[in-house]
Amino acid sequence: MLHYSHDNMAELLRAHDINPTHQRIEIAYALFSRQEHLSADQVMAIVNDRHAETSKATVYNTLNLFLEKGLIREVIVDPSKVFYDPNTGPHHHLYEVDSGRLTDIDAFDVRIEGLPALPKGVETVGIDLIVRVKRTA
Amino acid sequence: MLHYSHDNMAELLRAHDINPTHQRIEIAYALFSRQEHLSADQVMAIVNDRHAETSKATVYNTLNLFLEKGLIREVIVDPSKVFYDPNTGPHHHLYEVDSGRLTDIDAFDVRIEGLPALPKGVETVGIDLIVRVKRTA
DNA sequence: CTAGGATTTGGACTCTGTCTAACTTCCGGA
DNA sequence: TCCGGAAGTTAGACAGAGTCCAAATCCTAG
Ligand SMILES: [Mn+2]
Ligand SMILES: [Mn+2]
Ligand SMILES: [Zn+2]
Ligand SMILES: [Zn+2]
Repeated sequence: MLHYSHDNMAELLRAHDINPTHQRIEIAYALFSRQEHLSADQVMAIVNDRHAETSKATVYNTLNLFLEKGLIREVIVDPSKVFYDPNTGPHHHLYEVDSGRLTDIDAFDVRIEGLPALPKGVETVGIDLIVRVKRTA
Repeated sequence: MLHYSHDNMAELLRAHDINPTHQRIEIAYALFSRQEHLSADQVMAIVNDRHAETSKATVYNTLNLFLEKGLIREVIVDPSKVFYDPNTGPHHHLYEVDSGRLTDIDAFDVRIEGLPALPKGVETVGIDLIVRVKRTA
């Protein structure tokens, strides 16, 4: 997809079995047009930039709906807030602790080997690899 | 170390440049005698089990002090609370999302290869690998 | 003993996220 | 066109984790 419009956000939502309302389209557009990791707060600010039109409850409802439907993924690196990630493909994260900047690491070349067998009765939901870095002293 | 006493907690604290007060010893003992991942809340409950003697502010102050001094490490897997880990050696984590159970994976046999070079001007603080599992349906 | 720094404390406060009950929007059938 | 209900949105109350602060307490050097 080369360019993101409100119209193809509506298509994307429908493809994920989500009824495309005005608010949902705006929120999806905020995430997908930027291709960045955003907190709920940041989504709220972006969507209400020009004039308030989406409530906090709707932002959280919508992000959780997108998660359930597999449209986005959450990234847990900061103890104080969740980041939402429009990239659901396999990839890892680089987290700069000073600034809070979070960037993707392509999973293609990364190999994780030697993990022990899982305990009985469980299955893997996901493997998160986070490289924490700080600015050199 | 085969057995944990309040006395060798005091030694351990001194070795990490921490003045061993009564509260700090109790909190260290809660973590090290169990060798488990505990939230601040759980530490609070353990330490005040018999009779209240340590405030919430002190629990948080102390855990943060232990972190700074490298006596313990924090594990960020649950968006709603931090876990504190008395094991500072290199290891990874298995997180059972249904129950919140968090267990260690020895790092010895695990190899992570193919990570891209770090951006200029940053250095690695740590690499966290979290295997998220759920009970099989 | 005593002064002063270190530590602890209750409680107010902030922040992220959830919940609820009322309100609005949308849509299909009469 | 009109109606009724389902789906979605909303303000604001609420909950829980964690921080902050000024006052009280503890500890130790002198
Ligand atoms: Mn708009
Ligand atoms: Mn005690
Ligand atoms: Zn990402
Ligand atoms: Zn651990």
